Amino acid sequence: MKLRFYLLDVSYEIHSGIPVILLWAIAEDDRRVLVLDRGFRPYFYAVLSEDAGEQEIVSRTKLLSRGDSPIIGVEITTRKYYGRPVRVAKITTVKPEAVREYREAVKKVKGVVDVLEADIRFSMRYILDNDVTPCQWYEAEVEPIEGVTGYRVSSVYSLVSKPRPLDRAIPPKLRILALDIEVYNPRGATDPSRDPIITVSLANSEGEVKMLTASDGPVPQDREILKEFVNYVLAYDPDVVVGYNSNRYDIPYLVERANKLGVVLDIGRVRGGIPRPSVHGHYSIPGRLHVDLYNFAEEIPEVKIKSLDVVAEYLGVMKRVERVLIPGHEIYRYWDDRSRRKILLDYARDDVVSTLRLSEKFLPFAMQLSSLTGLPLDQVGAASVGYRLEWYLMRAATKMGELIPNRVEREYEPYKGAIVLEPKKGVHESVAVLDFTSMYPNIMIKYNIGPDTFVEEECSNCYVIPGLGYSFRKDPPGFYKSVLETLLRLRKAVREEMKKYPVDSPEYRVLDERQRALKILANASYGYMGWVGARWYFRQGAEAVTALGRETIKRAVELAESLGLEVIYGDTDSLFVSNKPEIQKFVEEVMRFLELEIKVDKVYRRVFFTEAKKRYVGLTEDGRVDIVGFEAVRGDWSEIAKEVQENVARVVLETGGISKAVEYVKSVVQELRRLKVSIEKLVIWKTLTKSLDEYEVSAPHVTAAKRMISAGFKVEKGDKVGYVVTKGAGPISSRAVPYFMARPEDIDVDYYVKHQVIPAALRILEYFGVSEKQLEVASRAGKTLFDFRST
DNA sequence: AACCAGGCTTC
DNA sequence: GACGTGCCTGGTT
Repeated sequence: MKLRFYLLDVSYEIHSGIPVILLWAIAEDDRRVLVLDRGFRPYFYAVLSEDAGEQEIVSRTKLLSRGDSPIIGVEITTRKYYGRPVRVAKITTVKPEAVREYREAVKKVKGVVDVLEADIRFSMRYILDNDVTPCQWYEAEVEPIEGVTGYRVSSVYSLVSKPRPLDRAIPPKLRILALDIEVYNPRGATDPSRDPIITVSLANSEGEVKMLTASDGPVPQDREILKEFVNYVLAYDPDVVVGYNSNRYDIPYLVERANKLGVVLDIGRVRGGIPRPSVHGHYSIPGRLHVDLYNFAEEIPEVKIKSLDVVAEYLGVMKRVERVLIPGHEIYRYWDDRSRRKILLDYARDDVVSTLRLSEKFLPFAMQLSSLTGLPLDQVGAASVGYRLEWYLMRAATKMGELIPNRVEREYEPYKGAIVLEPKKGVHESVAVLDFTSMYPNIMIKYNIGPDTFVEEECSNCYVIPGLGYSFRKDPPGFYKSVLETLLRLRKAVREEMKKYPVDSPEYRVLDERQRALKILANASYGYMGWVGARWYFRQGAEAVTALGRETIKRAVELAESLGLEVIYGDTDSLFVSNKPEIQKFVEEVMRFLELEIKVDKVYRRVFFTEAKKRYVGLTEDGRVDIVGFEAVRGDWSEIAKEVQENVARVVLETGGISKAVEYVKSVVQELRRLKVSIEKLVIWKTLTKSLDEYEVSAPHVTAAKRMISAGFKVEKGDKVGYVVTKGAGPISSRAVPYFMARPEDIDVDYYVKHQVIPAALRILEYFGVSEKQLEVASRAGKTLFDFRST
């Protein structure tokens, strides 16, 4: 019979010594089904030397066969490796684990120069070879299998024909379950062997919210809610389980807590399927897709603090003022004080509802990324940008008959990057910002850059890279060029397709997420090539790309100037030029002479530069103030300093003068000296980029973090530490205190005046001749931030 | 003055 | 569970 299904995930099991591929899917009629493929076997390649005696290698390799996973095939064939044909032996066995052992033995066989593709997980091997990717519709010939137990699905089928992709964009309606736990934390950091769970909050995509709350006792009694949780999951049977930071917190905590209390956390679609640690720091739930939405929040640079409430507000999912917020370290108090328990539950409810709504924002993109890269939906978020692209490349290589290079440890070698032009300082009127579109991918295409096109000897039909002398042959197209052309062509096609649908239609949304995913993959290609951990690492290639980028910008500057356009600034692939009619001609000439596309991205009514690179403020045509690079947009400056700088920038851009700005800064300094500024505006946030004991210097945020630890809080690598500077003698680090542990009267106001507010303001005002003294002198009293804003 | 650390930039 | 380099700044040593 024919089955049409939407593929959710691919996994494998060993049944009576034989590997079976499990295709977890939703059938067209909405049943959750499992399709088994018993015909797939693990294999790897041995690359043969040119003079190898092929038949001898076959027989020697066969002799290595042993045990319950014999070598069942040694096939001599031809593949391409970095574009060149090579003879290989494809060695097939039975059990995926056996590949590792045979790999070592085969390496030693005479005539074998290399062993390839022996480090690819079996389920991914299936995805690569059969060109099936999760999050797509397929059609296949199947046969129902009766009497299969152990799987929580409507039907189990056996695959008869290879799945064929269907041209359907819209996924079926997934059952999504959001989960969030609150833990009793009187000692700050929580420990599953000690601290009970207060509530497991659940919200599903059918609109149901369920709060499983511990029963009363000296501490919360949570054994029953763990059982209820298991029952709930099994009854609702979600396809996707989402959480926020659930890879690092909720899921492992539930698992360990259940372990401790003797509850079996059997929540998978496989009977006995307990969540377990998987790749990329991800926790997997067998047969379901566990997606940690925090991974996607991490990719929003505009949001500095990635707490759930802030991210939910940023994405318009839940306003912070309309929800209950509790400081994390006080949760246990809301349990201890019975009258406040309801507040805690409301807080937990708001969290889990936000999480569910966030999934609506993130999952459509994640699904497109999954279907393009082949990484299952539950792993694609946890995988870094480099791995995502690498999976796409591995799929492309397999389709092209190209062997996948091994992951090897290499020494890091730095190389020169992009060029940043010296800005012309001062205020400029009417400036256009032009960007080369996808500059690096297009350079890689134009010059056919890659490891397989690199030519070391004398070469007549090559591109020679200025300044480096590297040569890349013009044809045939290399691996990167072919892949990038496909990516860009696909993206163009998707964008064309989008035009057929109304902007608010589901089709439009799906296609829009798809073109975004394609763009992200294309843009990652240069950085990937220069990454030492990449399978297709090629330093000379990355070096050539940046060299050509610098050359391109320089030539564009010459073109602009020859047309009478003043170039004010430029960085990597952008140019700031006077906004004049000649721009049209400039764009055409860049296209004609440089064969790359450049476009006007935006126009500033006014833009202001100091002598610093990578820093400017601009007034857009619709009256917004763009701040780039300055303290105002950085996460490691206090709110008060950022606010002052932003307002100063606005006044300077809007009025062209500074007198009002100076008055305003003075007023803020006075407010500060009188301690009329709330402590929240004084917090300085910094990230711990390594674990505390690895620091060799006593930076302020490090000492603040140590103070948190002694107070019983958990602070780890990657956490953001918020501190304030308090009064006293000695270096700042000795006076940095976690913001929630400081009293207002302890604040070192002078520090905030001299090292935050005034430097931030001067960064802009200094150019106009304002000095520190002018801002410090006490002026007429009473002018506040509020007064300023209302004028 | 040299260093370490962190953050933003190109997108 | 590492995509790149360039630039700027503060704080410590």
